[in-house]
Amino acid sequence: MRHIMDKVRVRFAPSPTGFLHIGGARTALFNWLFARHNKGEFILRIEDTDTERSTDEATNVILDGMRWLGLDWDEGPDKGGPNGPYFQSQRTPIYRQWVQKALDAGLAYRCYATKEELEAMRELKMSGQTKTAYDRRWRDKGPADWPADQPYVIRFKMPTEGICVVEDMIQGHVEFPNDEMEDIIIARADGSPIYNFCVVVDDHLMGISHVVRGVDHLNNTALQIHIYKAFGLTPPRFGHVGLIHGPDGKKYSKRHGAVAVTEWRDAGYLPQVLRNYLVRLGWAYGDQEIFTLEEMIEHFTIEAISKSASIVNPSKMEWLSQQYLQSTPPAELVPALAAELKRSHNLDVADDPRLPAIIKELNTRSKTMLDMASGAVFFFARPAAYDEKADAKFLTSDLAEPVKFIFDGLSALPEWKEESIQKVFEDTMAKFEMKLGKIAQPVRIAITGTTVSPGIFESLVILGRDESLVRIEKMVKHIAAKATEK
RNA sequence: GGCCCUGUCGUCUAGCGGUUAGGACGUCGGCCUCUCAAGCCGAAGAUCACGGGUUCGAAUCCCGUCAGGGUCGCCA
Repeated sequence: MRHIMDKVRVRFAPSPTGFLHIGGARTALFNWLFARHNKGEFILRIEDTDTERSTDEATNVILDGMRWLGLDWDEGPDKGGPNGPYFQSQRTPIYRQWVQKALDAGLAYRCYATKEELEAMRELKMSGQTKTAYDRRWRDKGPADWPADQPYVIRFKMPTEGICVVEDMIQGHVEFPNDEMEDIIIARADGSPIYNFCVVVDDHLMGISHVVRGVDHLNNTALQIHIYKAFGLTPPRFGHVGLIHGPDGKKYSKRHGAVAVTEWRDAGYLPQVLRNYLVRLGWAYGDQEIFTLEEMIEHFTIEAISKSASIVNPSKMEWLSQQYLQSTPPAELVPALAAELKRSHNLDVADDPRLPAIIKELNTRSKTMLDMASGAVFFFARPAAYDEKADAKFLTSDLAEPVKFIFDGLSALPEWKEESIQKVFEDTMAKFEMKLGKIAQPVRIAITGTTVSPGIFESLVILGRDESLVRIEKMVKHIAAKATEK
């Protein structure tokens, strides 16, 4: 029997306590892909019930990161929707209502245990003497037992025997013994609700059909399933994705490299690159490495996500990035290059018509937009100085005449074209019996200041006649000065 | 410590009872070459964590061991 409730509705529910982590981004991507693949809906919900740690700034960073990656949400912040609000901090009345509901139905109870008592019980559990960290001492107490004017929290009554089975879409069949289940706190002493409870209420109210999240939540699942059942609700389907680790096998963190998606962006990676890298981390479609967005959506399935943790491999990321730079039509890369030139070199060249040609020369020589920008700088700015090592190694005094000869030949050129420029070099090679390598290097240093650049003819063409000649003339003088010094 | 998860080349992975265990990144070698790249060709690299089973046959199924990870908050 099919009805509207069969619709796939998934969510990404970050807590705004920091940046958008690479693991979170992947979880968001998986959810988004799952929604798009199934023509379902993707909801973004901000889990900011921890008012101490949540900030608006972090929320904005997360939202920006999502937008940058192209993960648009059907309901959520900014956009709104029929199941809002989408900030948990704005849903407190709803949670309070449900807490009351639980209390009234006898599913939850007041607990007056003190911090010290809790601490002692927790130690008992850690030392293996008890199965739960709270001994349920207030579970069967009533109003007559409640101390006056004492703070209390609300705990949820969990089952004490039997097992809880989770048929996980990724992890498979998982069983949890119920006698290990904690009577978790669902509302703090100040009445504010807590995560495990809010999630259930929200996922239910928002009609979430599938919950895809990191395995670090697997243990919570049993607890949440019980809350659903206690309220007589049907839990969604769950899928727990393996975590992302650093090279040392520990949960991926700052010391392993770039964690925040903004760091990857600032390192010059295109959003489609990060998206492609992330989708292949823990997921595969045969041997395919590169996917268009459409292909990802078409082929993505939760079942194909691997259970194990995966480690980020920066060099593969670089390779992927270069693949994208190479295969993207140069014209499409113009805005990104211009932006990067502005950002990292303070160059305002967005309107320069040579940009596509420059990109064409640089796209096989760049791993990131950052690389491409630094490779492009010499087209817009004269080298401040010649690289010292290059100067010593290549700018030898025997080059004085050949370089002058090239300068004269280029100056006399009627047309500034690749073929005619090449002809000048060939004439020079013949006249002085030198190989192109010997003769090209000083010219390269003249126009770039370094020994690395795109092909010398292409570079000269793009640089333009006047600027090229100015730079080469300077080199003529530089080498001549060296010759007289001797 | 309890509970839970994971375990195929260094890394990402394909594989789903019968394969010379495939691909990708990286590494190494060669070709090309005006520098740097790119590209092309080739190589090394996995006793499928280990030990038992089941089976004619196991990376694939079962059990155990070990190793790694996650989780045990009035955080999410």
